[in-house]
Amino acid sequence: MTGMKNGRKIKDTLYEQVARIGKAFSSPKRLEIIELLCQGEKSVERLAQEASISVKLVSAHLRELRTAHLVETRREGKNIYYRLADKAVADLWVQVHTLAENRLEELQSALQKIASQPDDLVPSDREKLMKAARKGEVVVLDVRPAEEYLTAHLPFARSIPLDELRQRLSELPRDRSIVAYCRGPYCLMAIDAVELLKHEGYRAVHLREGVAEWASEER
Amino acid sequence: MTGMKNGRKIKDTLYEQVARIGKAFSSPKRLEIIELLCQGEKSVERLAQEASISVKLVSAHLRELRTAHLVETRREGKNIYYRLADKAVADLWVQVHTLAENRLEELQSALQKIASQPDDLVPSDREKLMKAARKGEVVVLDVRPAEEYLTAHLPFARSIPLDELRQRLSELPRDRSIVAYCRGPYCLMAIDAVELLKHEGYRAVHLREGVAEWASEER
DNA sequence: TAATCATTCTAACATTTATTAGATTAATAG
DNA sequence: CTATTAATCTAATAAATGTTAGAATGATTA
Repeated sequence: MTGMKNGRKIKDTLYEQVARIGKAFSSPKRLEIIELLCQGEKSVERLAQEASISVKLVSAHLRELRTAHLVETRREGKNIYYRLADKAVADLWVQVHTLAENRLEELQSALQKIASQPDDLVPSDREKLMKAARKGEVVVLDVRPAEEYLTAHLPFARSIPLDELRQRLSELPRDRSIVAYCRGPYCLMAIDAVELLKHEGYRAVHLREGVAEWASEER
Repeated sequence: MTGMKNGRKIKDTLYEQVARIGKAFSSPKRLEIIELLCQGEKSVERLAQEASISVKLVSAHLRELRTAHLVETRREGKNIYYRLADKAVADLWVQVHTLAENRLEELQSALQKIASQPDDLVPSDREKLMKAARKGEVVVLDVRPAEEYLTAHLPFARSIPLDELRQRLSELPRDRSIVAYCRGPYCLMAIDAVELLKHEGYRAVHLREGVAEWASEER
């Protein structure tokens, strides 16, 4: 029994606990780290490079994520590899950034600036895209680093990391559309890839969604 | 085009924007306010009473929620009524607290303490419960204040606010199970109701889920 | 028109959090 | 066994946030 009409102390502890999860999602750099971990496990140093911050600062943020039990670690030699503790963490990241995109005009306009062309595929094209990819009418191109592709990728996707794209252009067909994607809507690799491809005379469009967004819609 | 290989400035603005939503979910009291608003619109004073904090403090928290565009307001006479700006806010609240329950042992054990009886219905019983409710084999009882019931309630639910339960016991059958629910797993009203009902010789169990949890699972 | 009520706004202080630097640990390589 | 590397831990400071108090706003009531 609660013993009181409203159990203030109990409630306070309950909400405090939930707030630990919210706090983990309340810092821009932690969100960026979470998004990186959505692409697969990564060492601390790697996370620091990708997020453009010091190893010490990444480490501090990772501690926050660890104490919230959102990430787990594995040691291999000198390196410690971090990964998400639960698929639900990736789902929550997707839901948080989706809500942000729906509610915050500032975010909408910032996103429009980076990909202002009307050629972005929207989620509704999802089934159409898969159909076309299955038939080989379009090439779905994953431009993330190879390990991330190996961890998980979209159905029918082919991997050419952005770094290697210029040298490997010949692998791509000129007569079909190329749909490039990367880590998600806040990753700019696919945008750069499309720019390069178009400049070289390919037909290319950019898919906002990454693997996490794709998976979280599979319900 | 991004003009640089990684577009640090752009990325920083994007993640900062998303973090505004995370920040809104990072304070225990704001979470409690969000949960209250999941039950329907409420005045500032009402929120202060329910969350056991001063009007000034509620007002400060509401400002945070307002600047994150998660709530909207309506003025009626002297009062200002707050409501969630989007159903997706309630869904996010459910997903955050669900993740917290799955990941944080401290939260699990705190929850077990308040409802340690093995009679809690789990989400898997959902269809079973609806079937029984449809047939009238069980009574689904909403013990929240009447306005909250009017805003939204579970299918087949009957409303008897906890305050009035003792006087209105005769409205309930003694030969059938009573399934009491309230605002959700952090609200203690249903637990108190079950305690009272059992003490008075009724067959009663407690349903952890509230309207928001119920609705968010409807996918 | 003055008084009242509900709420917000501003300013101030206390507490938390982000960030950086220096010392420490744990594993490997020489 | 020492040096090196990857990462953490501790401590310190700067920045942000929570919280409270007092003044201000906007609508209603007397």
